Amino acid sequence: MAETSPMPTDAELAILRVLWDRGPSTVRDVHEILSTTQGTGYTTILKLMQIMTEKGLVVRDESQRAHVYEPRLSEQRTQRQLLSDLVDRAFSGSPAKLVMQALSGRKATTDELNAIRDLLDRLEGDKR
Amino acid sequence: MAETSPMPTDAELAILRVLWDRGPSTVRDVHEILSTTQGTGYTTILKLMQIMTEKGLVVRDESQRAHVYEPRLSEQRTQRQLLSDLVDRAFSGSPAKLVMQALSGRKATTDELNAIRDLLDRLEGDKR
DNA sequence: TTGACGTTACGAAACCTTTCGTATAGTCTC
DNA sequence: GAGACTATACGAAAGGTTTCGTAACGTCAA
Repeated sequence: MAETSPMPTDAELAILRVLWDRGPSTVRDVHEILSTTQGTGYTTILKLMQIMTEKGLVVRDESQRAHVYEPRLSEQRTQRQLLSDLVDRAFSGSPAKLVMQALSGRKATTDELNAIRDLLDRLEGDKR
Repeated sequence: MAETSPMPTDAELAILRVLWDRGPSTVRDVHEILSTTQGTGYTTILKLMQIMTEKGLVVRDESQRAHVYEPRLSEQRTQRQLLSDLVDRAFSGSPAKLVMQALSGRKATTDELNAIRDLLDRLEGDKR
């Protein structure tokens, strides 16, 4: 049974993004990257990553002196979870409504629109 | 200058959904609807709606004894705000990525897929 | 006018997230 | 070993959300 993790908070998501980008990393690694954009201190990141370990959002390898962390769920899976949550909370459970809003809200390039169209074709193909 | 409201929290969003559905409502109205699905007490809803008034999420008409509340921003506009926020936090700022995930994540009906395709056509039309 | 009732107002508690200071411990070099 | 350096661990504070008990107030009926 694949257990489902709690929804990551904002700060946690920022850390997860680094882990997804870089692969397994130490607190130092993550802090170095995040400190360029945010002013958060080292121990703050550490504490967050400890909490994330408790929550099961990340998995920790303690075999080295500097523990190595990696995300427990893939970026895709987490994104879907977040979307599913938002769909329920703000779009009356209708993913289509969300998609329409997202498309009309911000500009996408022609390439992106085409990619979406391809995906639509594939989805419809499955249905037939 | 159109002022932008702070992001509604979960409990606030639940209240907003009722207001969007029903139109201007009293605390009693909202509470009656929400209490069927959630176990929240009357004064809890009241307090939240007072806070929402302070934040500018809703507008209050005090001319009646039972104040009448209505959302300050449209459902659409709020949804876009939430989406925009999620795109930044979890999709590296790419709405297209979000749309792709949303589409592959949950099933949509053929009708919905067609509606999305129409929208794509319209968007592309604007571009040309 | 008084009492009952429905309403808003206020304040505080419980909880969670985010932050960081300080303590503790492992490792490497001299 | 001693000392410097780099880690993790722990605890607590600040801030925000959510909850509700209780007080205060208006209104209507008798």
